[in-house]
Amino acid sequence: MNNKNNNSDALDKRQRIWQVIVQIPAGKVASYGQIASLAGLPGAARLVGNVLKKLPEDSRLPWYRVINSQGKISLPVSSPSYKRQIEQLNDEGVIVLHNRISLKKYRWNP
DNA sequence: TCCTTGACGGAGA
DNA sequence: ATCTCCGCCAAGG
Repeated sequence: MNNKNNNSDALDKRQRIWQVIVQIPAGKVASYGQIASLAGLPGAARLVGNVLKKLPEDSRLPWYRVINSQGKISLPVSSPSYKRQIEQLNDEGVIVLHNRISLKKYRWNP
């Protein structure tokens, strides 16, 4: 009973998170909290961040379409990935000015 | 097993 | 609009 430390459990959650992210259309963005909720894990926004952090460099998952609830990129400005995220978004027509993205225009509404 | 760390979020001040 | 302070949840030391 109440055996919580089941390993396959965490794997299942990771997979559900991937499954939601892969559905974000090009040219749209979603927040960490939004992804968590859609994955059936309300309140687990930080977990989404942890999962993305562990993605391999060559992953085809559109991780760059995930930003924070304030419409900003949650990556250190000094990190290589930060610049990459902006470039990828620009390629899809998402405008990023002063580290700000208009959720009004680009938020994914499934 | 306990403690700390995060690509978070939201309520206050 | 900014900044702090907590709550959340899993991972790693």
